[in-house]
Amino acid sequence: MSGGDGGAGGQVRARRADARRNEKALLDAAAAVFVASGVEAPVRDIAAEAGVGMGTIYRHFPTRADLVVAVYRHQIESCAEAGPALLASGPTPHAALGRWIDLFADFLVTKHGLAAVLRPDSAGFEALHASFLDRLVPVCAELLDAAVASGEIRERLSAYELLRAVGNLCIGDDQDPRYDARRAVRLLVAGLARPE
Amino acid sequence: MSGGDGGAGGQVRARRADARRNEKALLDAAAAVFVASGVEAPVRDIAAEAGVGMGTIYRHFPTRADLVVAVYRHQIESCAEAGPALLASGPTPHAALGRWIDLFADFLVTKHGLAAVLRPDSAGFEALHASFLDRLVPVCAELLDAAVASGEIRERLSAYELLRAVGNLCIGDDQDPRYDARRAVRLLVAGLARPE
DNA sequence: GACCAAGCGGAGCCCGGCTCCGATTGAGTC
DNA sequence: GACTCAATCGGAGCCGGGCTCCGCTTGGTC
Repeated sequence: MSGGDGGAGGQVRARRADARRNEKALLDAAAAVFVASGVEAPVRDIAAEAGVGMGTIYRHFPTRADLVVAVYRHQIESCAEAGPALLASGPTPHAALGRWIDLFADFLVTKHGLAAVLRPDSAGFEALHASFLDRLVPVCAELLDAAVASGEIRERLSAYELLRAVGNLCIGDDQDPRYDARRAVRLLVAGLARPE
Repeated sequence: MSGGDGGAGGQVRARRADARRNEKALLDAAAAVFVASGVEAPVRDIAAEAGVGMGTIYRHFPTRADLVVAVYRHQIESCAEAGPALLASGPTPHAALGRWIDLFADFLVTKHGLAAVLRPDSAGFEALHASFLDRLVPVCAELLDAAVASGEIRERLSAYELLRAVGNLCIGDDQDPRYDARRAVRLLVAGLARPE
């Protein structure tokens, strides 16, 4: 209520140098560990890799999901940016949607176990879910709308549902040579096309 | 090698009455707890509900997955049996496949969290995965083959892949009102149909 | 009624996420 | 350069969940 830090000229003290250094170290360490052991790697391992304590990790990233989000933020961003570009350059909106979904699926599949953790109920990963989907749902909706407008598909799935479905399909693609998530995803997108 | 229990007249001593009673109690308790709290309910809860100790549960069912398999065995069985029946009575093989997949999806969706645990890597649930899929893959393959033979679809997905894909799509259908797994599943099956 | 292996129960181990709090240290101040 | 203190650090420890271990109990048989 009474004033507080929001007050006039309230210059927030700059973060200490070691804090900045540690955050960088943590992001690098996490990225390395995720590649080596998958996204479900224990937090302790990441702390060890970065050479910091547990407390440090949890001050910078209140939850494991926040760390994951931070590590993949710019990749999500570039995926989001690719949407409009594909729409502009693609032959048809449905083709653009297919390519964009491929991009998304590639991203999920190449990060071991990321997809499995994208569900809203996945033991504390609501934050991850929300963060990723908030950014991507509008992009997907734009592509979907364009495809509907062009008459190529009938919209039986919302953008949210489509992304969740694709996310689900990508779960466990690694660890199981008999299952190819990308093929399933392509089939799903094909099913979107107007049948008659 | 040398004879062993398979030998002539090797009568195995019958299980004690209390053991049979406890197994029954455990199955009933597990079914109840799974309905109330989902398949991921703690083993301790099931033991408590059944009024037995942890040791008892783990002697009857060496792993949580074994308990889950036992609880749902007969439902899987009847799903498997429905396959040929649908094929015989359905208008076309693809329609029969669609109905059968609906049955399977219904089964997964109504058991809270079952789908999430069907993956081969899901922390010790390989047994569940194997048990369910062993029974259902041949049935699915039969339906798929018939649909391919009739020219309705081109087989771009193996029976195993299709079942995994459907299983994945069903993950987290409860807990998220914005996501309807059945719709996604129907779309996937539609995508199976020959496009041109 | 005595015997004993099958069966039981639950304390306790391990693992993984997360918290708590005393020790440490960067960076303004004099 | 010494001082101060809040920001930061580190890791012991809590909690919950799967699973194990082993001494106690008991059904069934002679």
